[in-house]
Amino acid sequence: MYRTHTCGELRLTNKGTEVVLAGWIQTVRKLGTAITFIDLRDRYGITQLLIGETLTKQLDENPLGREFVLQATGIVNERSNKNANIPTGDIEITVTSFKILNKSAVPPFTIQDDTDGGDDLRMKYRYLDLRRNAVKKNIELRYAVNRAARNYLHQHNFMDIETPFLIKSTPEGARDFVVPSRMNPGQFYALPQSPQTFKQLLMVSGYDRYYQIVKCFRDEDLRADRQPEFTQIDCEMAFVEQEDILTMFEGMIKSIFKEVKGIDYTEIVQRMTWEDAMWNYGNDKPDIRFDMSIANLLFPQHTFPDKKSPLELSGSESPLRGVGGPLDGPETVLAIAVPGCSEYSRKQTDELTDWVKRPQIGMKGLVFVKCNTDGTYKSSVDKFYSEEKLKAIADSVNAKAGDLILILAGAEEKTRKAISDLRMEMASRLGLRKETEFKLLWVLDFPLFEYDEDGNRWVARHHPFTSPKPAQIETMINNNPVIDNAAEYLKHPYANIKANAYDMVLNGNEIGGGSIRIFQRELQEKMFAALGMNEEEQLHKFGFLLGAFEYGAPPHGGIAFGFDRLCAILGGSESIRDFIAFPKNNSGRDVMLDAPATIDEKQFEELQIKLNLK
RNA sequence: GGAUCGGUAGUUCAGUUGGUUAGAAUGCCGCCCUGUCACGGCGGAGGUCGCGGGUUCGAGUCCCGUCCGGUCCGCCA
Repeated sequence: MYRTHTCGELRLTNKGTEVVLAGWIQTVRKLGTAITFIDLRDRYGITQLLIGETLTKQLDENPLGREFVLQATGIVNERSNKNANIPTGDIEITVTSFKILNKSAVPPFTIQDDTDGGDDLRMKYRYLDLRRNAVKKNIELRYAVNRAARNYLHQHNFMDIETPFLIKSTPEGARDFVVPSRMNPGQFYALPQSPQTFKQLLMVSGYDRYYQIVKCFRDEDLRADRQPEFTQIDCEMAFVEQEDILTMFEGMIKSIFKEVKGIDYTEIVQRMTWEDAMWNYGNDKPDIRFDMSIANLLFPQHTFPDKKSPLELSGSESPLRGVGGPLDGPETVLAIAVPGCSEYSRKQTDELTDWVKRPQIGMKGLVFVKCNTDGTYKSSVDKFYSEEKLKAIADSVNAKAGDLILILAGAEEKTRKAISDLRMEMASRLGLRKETEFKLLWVLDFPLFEYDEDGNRWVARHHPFTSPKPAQIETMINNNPVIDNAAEYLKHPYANIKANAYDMVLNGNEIGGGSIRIFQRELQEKMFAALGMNEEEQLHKFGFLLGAFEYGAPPHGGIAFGFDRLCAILGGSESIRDFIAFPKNNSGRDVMLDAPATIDEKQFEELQIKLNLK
């Protein structure tokens, strides 16, 4: 027997008992020739070992080092000097004998909460990094989220059904990872970007509530919150409408909050249409922990022909029309009121201007209006605008005295993205994005189609299995999807078709998305056709699905949650890497394995593949 | 595909307008230390300044190229 207890469980109540512990040496503190303290660490905690005079002498011949694996036998005793910082701080083990189970080389970084190791080094020695408390608690949190999701779904009659990883490549959507087939030379499997079609087939098969916590693969460039292989909580239900899905999965997230964080999320989950999200927040995943909503100072807007500028002014009458410099003749003018920042110095506003001029944002400049606490206004465009006009702007942004209004102008999409980024940046600076506060939001009624200018065709905004709103099915079936050019696409009836699709947003992050699916062959064929697939291609790529729809496909819909991202947010982190045991770096490399790597010549021969590197 | 920041001791970093022998902290090694818990004290070792080229009397520092890493844009139905 290697141990009787773990390093985290012994307390004063165990006083006097003989125990055997095994673990890793965190630190050795040798005080003179007669006394040595060792902090012994395992998954459960740290326990102090006391080595007396006789054994301390033995250490001269067999010195102990950090990360040695040690087995120690001894008696639990009360400490004379207690350590209130650790749960086992009241006791120590007076060691009667010990055995080095394995030595350790000096680790390249310290295995501590505040490690001195950089990211690169930690990834290379990930097995050491995972020993650290800070990483361990993330991995534990991940397992807790996993358990909570499974418990909830199991209670609601969902079945975990595995779907294959070696499937067929489809050109829609993200780039596929491909796997050559030895037995079928010249042919390739693709790894699934999601189990989408399989879960729909399971609905046809009558497994009316399916889930899977499953790896998905996408061969696209990475970010702090994007990995080439990532995990989804993938769910599908038959005989449901959108409302059923929303209710079911609000329940799941609340249940996860409760089980993992102990949070009772009792408030009603807010809902917002995609159009309102874009109009008021500039993006489709608004962070609603704070307001700072966007005002459109100029009309018209291409994308929202029905919306009215708060100033109710046509383009030529806009107070910011005709201003020299960055605001001259802009396509759109957007503003936010930043609370309590009217006292910003010249240096601070200059710094903000530089911030929006960064290539990633790419704006030409920033106009600001300070709403002074005495009711006066001071702006960067004073020479063009009277106090009255500035007040009109302030009113339209709902600015209060003490606020700083920030205004961006330019091409519509770019400006909307920029003001959205600026809004988030200002919120971060003002501490309005508290990682301990959680706000859920459903974004609904996404457009079904987007126009792809490069391909001169429609693309599915969510995916090609998404159903349009029932009232718009006719519009879709009765109209020819052909468009001539980009200028025409906003006028095409397809541009107004809304999808039965929904995203769940948590603190400005899309944590889940799904839709009610198409389950009629005719409509699915129309959808494929709209995406530019002729009949032959449809049968080649999705014949199995179209065929399945002929045999009693039930109405169905589902949702998939980004498991890694959800864990990261619940753990209060921006990066998902620390919530994955063995993540890949920015270039998609596993620096520990040094993968990807070349393969043997023999393997190429078996696959009948020749490299043609450029 | 593009932008941007970084690469100096095992590690995390500093290094001035280009100028003596490239520093600090921590880790490591040695000696000392009987209640430490970020133990303490004294001493020591440890560097091809990512790599290649260029400018210069002289390059960690300036220029060009390249590799690696971080972040972002494009991309990610």
